[in-house]
Amino acid sequence: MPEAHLTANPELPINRLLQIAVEVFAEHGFRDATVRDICARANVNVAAVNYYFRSKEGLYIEALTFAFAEINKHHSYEAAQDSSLPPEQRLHLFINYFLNKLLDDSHLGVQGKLISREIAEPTKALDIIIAKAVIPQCTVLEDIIGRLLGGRADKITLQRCVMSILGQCLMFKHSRSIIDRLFPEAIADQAAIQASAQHIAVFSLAAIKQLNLATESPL
Amino acid sequence: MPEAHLTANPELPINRLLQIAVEVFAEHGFRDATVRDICARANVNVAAVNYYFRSKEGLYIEALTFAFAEINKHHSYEAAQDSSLPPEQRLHLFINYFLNKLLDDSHLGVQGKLISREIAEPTKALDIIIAKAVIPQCTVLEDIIGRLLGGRADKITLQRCVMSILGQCLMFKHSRSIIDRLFPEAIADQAAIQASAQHIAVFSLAAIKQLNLATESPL
DNA sequence: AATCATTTAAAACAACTGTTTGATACCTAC
DNA sequence: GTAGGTATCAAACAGTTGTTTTAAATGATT
Repeated sequence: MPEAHLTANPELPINRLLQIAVEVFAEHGFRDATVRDICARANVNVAAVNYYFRSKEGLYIEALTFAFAEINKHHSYEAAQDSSLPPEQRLHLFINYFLNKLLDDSHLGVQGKLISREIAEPTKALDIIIAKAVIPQCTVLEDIIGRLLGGRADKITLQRCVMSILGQCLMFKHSRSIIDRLFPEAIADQAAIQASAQHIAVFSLAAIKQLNLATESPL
Repeated sequence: MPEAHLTANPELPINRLLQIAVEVFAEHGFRDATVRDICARANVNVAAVNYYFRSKEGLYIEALTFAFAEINKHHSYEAAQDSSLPPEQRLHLFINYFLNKLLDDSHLGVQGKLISREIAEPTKALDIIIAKAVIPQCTVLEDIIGRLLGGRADKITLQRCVMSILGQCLMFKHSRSIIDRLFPEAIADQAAIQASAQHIAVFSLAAIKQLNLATESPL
């Protein structure tokens, strides 16, 4: 398995394979995707998969990490990490970033789809994802909420709020099929997505503020 | 495909097949599940699947609707529909019902897993699910939120709140693999699940009340 | 008891899967 | 130019899949 030029010429068979593999695995899942299909679309001989990646699973893992590299190129939550900003604004920034990333079908949709597929039906590669992408984002969100609560909340409450916010966003990814059929207006265009992000932020901010009152007043 | 005795003797091969099929499809998904595996576990000849259900897909659809019948036998949201109760209490009841249904691994876990698998990766059978289970539940939740908002909210806001609440609950199902690794305490036992449901209800109620204020005061 | 449709059984079929093989083309370095 | 490693290819391999076939067993009806 030659290690060579992963970032080099994108026309090389090995790079075409990676790119197409992301698409096909995202579309069909690991099992339903066939190496013959991937190779055909990439204009590469079937043997190339085993030559370059040792096996179908090897290709899958490489495609997964490649998808991460690509997705982080285009969306970043750097602004949400700026601790000099008020936490309310940071929350808006974070939700906006996260929802847009989840729903961006244009050039990152396939990568996102591949990743959330892995979450819904984990293979051995899941731990890589959690360490590389999930934990850092959770940490940022936890920091924001912690500041909103003024450091008054215990760890478990903090985590529950993180889950509440992530859950509202992930709904748009994992239950996309239902959204498409019941609430298509919520993601009809970029403005609608913006409005949905706005709703989640307002909804969550209101809830957190209320928790804040509840924990400080009764004492 | 003989129509006979679906509800009759559970020892008949056709009923054993249905029951086992739910388990196996839930465990492996439609594609990864093999009819040979299902038949072996059900102590039935391989040909039985095609004899009774015409095809593997036929068995899948029957298993899916069978799973619904089973799951609705054990959990009901009747109490949450009682419009004589205060909507706050109804919201608690609904979330409690919904989250418990999603997380109940004991006797309904397989059915729930099969259903959420279908949502994450829809086959042609999805529309059956949406009509039979999703829409009725959304309607109830929408009614509760409508009352909480005192009929002041427009349709789209109502739907967004529905999604916010469902999202928080579904997180525990669709991102279960992540919860298991990052927030295992949140679903450690029955008491923890209860507490998680409590959090979602309080969190959402606070947010809705706040929306309520926001829409009535500025005018 | 004989006839009939229904059900179960074992075996084979045909298609598709990931993978390997062995031969051929390519291209660099001497 | 040629030797030697790298890359590509068509073809075949070995295993699994859903499905079909053919035949035997079953059980009710006449």
